[in-house]
Amino acid sequence: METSTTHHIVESLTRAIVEHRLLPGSKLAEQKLADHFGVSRTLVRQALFQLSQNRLIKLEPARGAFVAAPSVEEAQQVFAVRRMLEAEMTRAFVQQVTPAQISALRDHIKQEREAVTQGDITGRTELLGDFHVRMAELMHNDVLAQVLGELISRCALITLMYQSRNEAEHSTDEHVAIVAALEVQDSDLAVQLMHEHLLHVEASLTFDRKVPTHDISLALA
Amino acid sequence: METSTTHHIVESLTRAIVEHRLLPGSKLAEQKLADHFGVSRTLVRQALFQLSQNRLIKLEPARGAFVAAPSVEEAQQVFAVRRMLEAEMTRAFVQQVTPAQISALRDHIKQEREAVTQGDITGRTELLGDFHVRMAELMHNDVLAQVLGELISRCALITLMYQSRNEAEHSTDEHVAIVAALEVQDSDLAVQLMHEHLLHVEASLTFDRKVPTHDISLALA
DNA sequence: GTCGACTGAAGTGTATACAATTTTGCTTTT
DNA sequence: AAAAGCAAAATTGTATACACTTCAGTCGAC
Repeated sequence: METSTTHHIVESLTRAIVEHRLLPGSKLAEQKLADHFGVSRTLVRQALFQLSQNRLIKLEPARGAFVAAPSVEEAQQVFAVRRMLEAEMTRAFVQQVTPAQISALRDHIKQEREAVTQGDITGRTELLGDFHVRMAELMHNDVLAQVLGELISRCALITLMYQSRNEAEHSTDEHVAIVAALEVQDSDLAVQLMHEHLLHVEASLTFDRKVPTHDISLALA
Repeated sequence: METSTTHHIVESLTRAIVEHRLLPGSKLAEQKLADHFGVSRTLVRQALFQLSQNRLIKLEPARGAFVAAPSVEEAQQVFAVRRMLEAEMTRAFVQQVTPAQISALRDHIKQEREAVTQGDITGRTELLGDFHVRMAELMHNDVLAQVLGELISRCALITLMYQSRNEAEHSTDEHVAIVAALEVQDSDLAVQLMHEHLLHVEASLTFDRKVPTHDISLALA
């Protein structure tokens, strides 16, 4: 099972959704997608089911697939979970930190900065999230990395929608501060910085909330 | 999309796997399952894909579906994540605890005791896990409840395989102690008890292997 | 006797056909 | 003119057909 063709469809649709070429609420008709990708509905349905597991689309019985419109409440719950999980992750990280890990994180931050300065919005959002996944990976806990990855991608839509360039730069600065605290093994400080960092990210999302006007956007598209 | 027939197949297979009527490594042939449930391979494939997302089975390209055999390392990683997450969940719980929540948890513990005394192995394992999910639900954080539920079901196979009645009783006792600490809003104590509880559960899992069965009809009958 | 290639059976991967449901637009009624 | 009802079209849900891969057993070479 599990072919590379379906994976390609999933990737393609994911990009389209995350880059807002497909707006929340848009209908994803199976036959149209099948025609577009040159495959049968079978593979499209597999891909749609996978996307629904990733919360990028919502499947309504007998009605079809629609691009998800994650609520602000859901995003807040996701951030509450992330604060719980990542505070403790940070504490555990300090327990077993190595110079190699620190430099790996610094390398990652360098990439973040490049994406921010180049105005690569999708890339920077992905990298800003990956910093946290990278920490989990460096701890050699694949399960943690995966859970965290799911949480982050779960609100990727909202994050992308509402994160400005200033906020992205701010996030990178906070990553730098966290790594510095990790390096000197000040676990209390690192945990506190991580906690505040996540609060900042969340705050930046909820404040400039936009009203969902996708019906109009759809009509114009 | 998403019919109730598929859901039924998923439920049925989940029970069979979790109750070890289907042992890790067993092959799940699509046509045999389709015959057994009286449906086409289409629905069976949907169900298998869903089960693979739940990590209960593993899909190997062009080879088929096999009951998952979670590794010891994976189980340990899952427990490491649970300790991180649930320690902080417990702390947050104390912040907003109400008498109604306490009595809801005590109701749940009563059910646990019944399952343990009645020797309902599957029921007790499910209830012991649900205690933790129940806490998340009572905090009105659906995301937390779902993430926790996934983590718990992820190692349900291992937990079920190796948890004795004594250990089940011990777990219930620890749940009682945790609720008591929650009630008096002693967050440090509650967090510590939760942390130790999870360490105990993990420690009680003795990791050995059994031989798989290959008779699907028998296992599902 | 063992190893390897071949052949048929079995099983998975994809496409298509058909059934059931929803949507749409027109007609009819008030 | 607005609302309700109905029928056709479009779309989803399920089954089946067919292609391709893997597996099992046999036969032949060494």
